[in-house]
Amino acid sequence: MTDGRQPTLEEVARLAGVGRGTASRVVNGSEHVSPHTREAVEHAVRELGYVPNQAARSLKTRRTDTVSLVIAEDEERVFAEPFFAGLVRGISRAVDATSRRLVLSMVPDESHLERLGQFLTPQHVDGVMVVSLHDALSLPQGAGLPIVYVGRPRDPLACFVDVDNRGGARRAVDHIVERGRRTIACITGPQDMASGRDRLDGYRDALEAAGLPYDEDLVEPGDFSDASGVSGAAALLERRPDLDAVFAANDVMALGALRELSRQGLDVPGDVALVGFDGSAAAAASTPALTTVRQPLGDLGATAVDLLARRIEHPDDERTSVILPAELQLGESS
Amino acid sequence: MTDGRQPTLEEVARLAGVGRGTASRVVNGSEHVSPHTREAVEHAVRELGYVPNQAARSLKTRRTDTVSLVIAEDEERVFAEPFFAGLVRGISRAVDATSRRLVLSMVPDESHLERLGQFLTPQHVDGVMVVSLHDALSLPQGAGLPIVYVGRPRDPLACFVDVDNRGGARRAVDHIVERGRRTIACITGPQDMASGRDRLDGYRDALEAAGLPYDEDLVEPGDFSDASGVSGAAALLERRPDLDAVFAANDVMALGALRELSRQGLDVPGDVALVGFDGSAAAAASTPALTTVRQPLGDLGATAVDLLARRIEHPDDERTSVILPAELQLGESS
DNA sequence: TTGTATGCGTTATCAA
DNA sequence: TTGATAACGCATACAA
Repeated sequence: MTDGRQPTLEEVARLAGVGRGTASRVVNGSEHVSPHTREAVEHAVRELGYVPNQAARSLKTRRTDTVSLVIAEDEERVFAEPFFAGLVRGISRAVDATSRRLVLSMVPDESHLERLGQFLTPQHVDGVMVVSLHDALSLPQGAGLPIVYVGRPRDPLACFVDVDNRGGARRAVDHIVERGRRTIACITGPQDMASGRDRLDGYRDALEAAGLPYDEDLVEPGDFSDASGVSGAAALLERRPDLDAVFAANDVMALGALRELSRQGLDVPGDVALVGFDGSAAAAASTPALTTVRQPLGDLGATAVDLLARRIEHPDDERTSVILPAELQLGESS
Repeated sequence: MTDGRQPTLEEVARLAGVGRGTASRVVNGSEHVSPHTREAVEHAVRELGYVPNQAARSLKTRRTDTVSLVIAEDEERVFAEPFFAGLVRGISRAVDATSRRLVLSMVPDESHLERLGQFLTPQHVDGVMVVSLHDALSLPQGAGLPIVYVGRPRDPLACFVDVDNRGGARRAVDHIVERGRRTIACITGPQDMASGRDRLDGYRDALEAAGLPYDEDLVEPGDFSDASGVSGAAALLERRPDLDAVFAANDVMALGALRELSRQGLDVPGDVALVGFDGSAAAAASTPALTTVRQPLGDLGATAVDLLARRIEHPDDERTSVILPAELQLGESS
């Protein structure tokens, strides 16, 4: 059947009895071709099992039909945390729906940066999506490559898509206030992440709107880990045994806090109302009781891909960023 | 600094005062070039920030310097199960250490097969690693593309790397026998996976070697899920309340069985010895008490990459497959 | 609507 | 050891 080598457009054209150019036009879906010759070429394509040579195409068009997803994180975390899993899934699906390919790069540390810099050039990819949650790591300038950040980046002018962390946190705490709570504690996320900062800001917004004072004794720094949820809850109870609600900046910490609260004999949400942030982690741990702020990870991915496609096709348009709403998802006993 | 377009080899050559050919030789590390001109070219490369154009290179050399990892599984599972996470990590690291790039494709169902078939051609990749644990899904023939399976494939002639499931299971049950147990039950894996079948075979091997009878009442079919571990343990205890050991074909089921055994008031390993298979899942659940057969996921990935590299560079060599040993990892109370 | 010719950036062949 | 030159397979401007 196949004689070893891949068929070329030349051979397709010859079999169809047309010129190379015409065959190319058919393959690329050009309008200016008669139905009859189109049919002939399409037949030849099927006959030979022709697949366009991407290298040759790229060389000519200066497009690669490839986009890159760079995650500034260790593979371990990427696979362990539901946030990344959901995000990669959403982006993967969205790219699949286009004619482009996706290549995924994880950058655990600086040592991988040089290789990546070589790859992040217009010769290799048409655009880049960057997930860099921590402030620390900065990617090599993509040499004029269209770039979309997932999660709010340091550069305020950059194009990005993010979840409304601040608004989501605000709504979470609003909800607690509506339930009549007045002594509302917070276990924060790491302050070197925008998501950590924004969620704390949302907490403050809600307090201010409710006319409640911001009390430092009610705020305990966390780092999104289970352990910091446990110790955070313990520290808060130590300082303020009178607290009647806790807002944890993510679900992992919320679940940790939940265990500690229970251990101390407190009923949730009877004695202490508890709200987390994420959705996916709560689902993974199947704790339907937890009220949480749900991040639309699928939309996040789809929007990132869409934004990037726009910037690739119209590089000179003004850069619009998108902030997706984060909905409150009530637990069973709320 | 950069004037928009990427520098070409032509420009490097001009700046270095040599011909294109010579510049190419330097970039590709050819021997036949004087130290002096090499220095000059290398300087020019740095000066201009030259990066070889992969498309042009591929077009000429008919190599892509890219290998593909195809996982015949849903993204959800790939990210959820520690087995895949560990495997992808191992392969990713191993490929990183080479000059090749890795592109990852997940194939949840047949509908993605056509796109994949277009991609799995010599024009796009130099070779393919396939993880297809279930017997069902079959990939399009890679058209003479070097291919290495991770996990034993149906085709006995194919090149593959696998963990010694049979031997590992054998050692697990040997261990139980050595501890003096005689009524050893088994919760199997799905029988449409080689790993499920092989581990059951290993169980039988050990029984036979110990002169113990194979008793169908002591064998309960499972599907690697937590639920089947729970129900499997329940069913076994119902039929054979006298059992004194359980070998579960993976850790997820072992943990499920552990819960059920405890629920029924049985002490593990006092009343019932319990051994699982996997390692990574046990670590994730942090149940150090569980004895388990550990799969060397890092080695598995590294070996797959190595095997594939060999087949790419020497396509005519005989195809060697590798079976990696699976070590028994004793729990704390064994 | 169609065929022909050119060049994308690179490596490999051949002379020098 | 080096420089010139010819493909690699394709898209496209131009001619017909």
